[in-house]
Amino acid sequence: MYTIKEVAKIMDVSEHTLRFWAKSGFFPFVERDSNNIRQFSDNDLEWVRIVKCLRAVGTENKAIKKYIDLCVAGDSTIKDRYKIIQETKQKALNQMEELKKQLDVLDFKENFYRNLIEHNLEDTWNPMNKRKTGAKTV
Amino acid sequence: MYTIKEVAKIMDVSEHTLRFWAKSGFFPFVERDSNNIRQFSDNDLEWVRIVKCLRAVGTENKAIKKYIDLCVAGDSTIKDRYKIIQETKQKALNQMEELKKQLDVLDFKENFYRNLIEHNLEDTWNPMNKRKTGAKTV
DNA sequence: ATATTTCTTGAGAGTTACTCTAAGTCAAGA
DNA sequence: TCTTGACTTAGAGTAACTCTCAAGAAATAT
Repeated sequence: MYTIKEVAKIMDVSEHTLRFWAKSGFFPFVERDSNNIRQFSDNDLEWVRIVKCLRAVGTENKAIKKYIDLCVAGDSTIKDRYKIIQETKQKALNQMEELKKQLDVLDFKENFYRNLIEHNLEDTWNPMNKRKTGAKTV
Repeated sequence: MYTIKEVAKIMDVSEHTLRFWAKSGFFPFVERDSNNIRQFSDNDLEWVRIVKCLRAVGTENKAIKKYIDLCVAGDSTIKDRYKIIQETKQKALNQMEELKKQLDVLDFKENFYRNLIEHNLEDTWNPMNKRKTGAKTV
């Protein structure tokens, strides 16, 4: 059994966020001790893992709650859950593609600036070489 | 020259977001026509592209504004901008790694559910096979 | 020539998902 | 006993949109 602080450290999620998620109904089986302190089991950690995963790929909390509810409902919802996981995977793959595109933009920018620095930097101090307003480089 | 609607379509960013970004000072060189309508130039589109890119990898708007201000300041800030682009690239690569990890979690889940569906689904309808409360699968 | 539709504008309210603060309970250690 | 520290809740604050609205101009329809 783990306190919320331990879970925060193990799963790398802030205590605040864990409480927020708990209040959102994402951990339906976490128990409390005699002092009302949350006691996370190893099984509960798996719930944290999957919530963290769904959040990381941009799933809305409303949708996460629906998935959690399906889990709670039991074996009859396995196919629904399977479908959600597949859709989520596809979303993650799309994000990967998008991230690659943005990395291309950044690579281009990096080369552009490196080139400027390596070949034209002395021009910077030349007052004859001022750019016209409105045409500045991003 | 493009209206905000055209830019929204070309760059795949909503008009609302473009106005929000404009108000945040991200497009310092966009001009207006006689009716106060924004006229984006091709050069302005490059500003939209880089802002979109920085946002996509999680750069805060405050930090984007700083980058924009460096651009406006001119050639003397090229080395600072180069450094920001490099840091941003590193951030994007880290996100790629994180996304890969979450994809592993999703792959595991997918296999887990597929296995259940392929081999144990008939158990679902067997009332003898109810899981104990608190041990449900996420 | 007038009516209607379509665009754009700014201001400002609403939303999501945290993130933080305040005020309080409780138990163990100096 | 006092204090420290972990925990609790409610609720305020924040970032970055996201949406609604009313007003004004221009294009199109009648």
